[in-house]
Amino acid sequence: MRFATWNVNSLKVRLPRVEEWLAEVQPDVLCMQETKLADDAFPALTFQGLGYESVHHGQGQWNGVAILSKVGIDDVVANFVPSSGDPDPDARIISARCGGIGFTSVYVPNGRSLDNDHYQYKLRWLAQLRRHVDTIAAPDGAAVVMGDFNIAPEDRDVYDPSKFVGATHTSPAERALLAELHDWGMVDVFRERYDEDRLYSWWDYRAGDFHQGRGLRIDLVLATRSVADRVAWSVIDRNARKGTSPSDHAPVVVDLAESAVGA
DNA sequence: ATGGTAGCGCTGCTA
Repeated sequence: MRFATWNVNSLKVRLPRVEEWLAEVQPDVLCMQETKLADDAFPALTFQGLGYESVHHGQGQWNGVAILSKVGIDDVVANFVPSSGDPDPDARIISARCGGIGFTSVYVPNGRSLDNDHYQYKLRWLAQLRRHVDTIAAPDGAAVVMGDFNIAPEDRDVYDPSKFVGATHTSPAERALLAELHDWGMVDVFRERYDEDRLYSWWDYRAGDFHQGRGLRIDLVLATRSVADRVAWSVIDRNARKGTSPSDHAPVVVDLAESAVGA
């Protein structure tokens, strides 16, 4: 099985590139973020024509998350599960079971700045994400939580950590909340496979940051141990950040080896 | 140099 996550930064603008990318990479499951579409504007029929079932949780203008699947979609949960707390007023999370694995597509709040109310919302959101995951998955089960976390887990995931002192994306509080997901049983499957720095998934559109190599690794694939143990290959597809009208994020792709019988 | 670009939608916010 091949699965991927991609913050497309407006599916309305990016649909041609997403279609082209799906044809080339052919993932079985794709989690998208920042579709910036209302549900009734989501191009489900276009994806159906490419062989994908889809579910979308959107609000229009901002946010919006989706899951595409060639291996079935059921047990869909849009927004946080009720038992985790109050529903999120933003469309930032959707979960579904595809091909025997529970997938969650997340668009974690940016935070804006450490003194902004939106940063407190980000911290509360991450705490609720853990409760959500604990409700719909188990550490010894098969689950994947992937998307735009807006957190660089370590300084090696940042092109110049000194520029992020006192800023969001690297603060101890948000990193600690990410670590709680790891403590629960979620493995950063890309980092488990590659130890190098300079492996980024997002680059600011401004100032030629992509071409200057000034990026962050904030698009993460977290998986339970049983899934992580099946990872055969993974890549951040930098080619998707090139060319005409790219998203500011690159997709992260993961291949699983065929599981043993009964696994 | 405290800059720069992109998307949404029409003024300035969000990232």
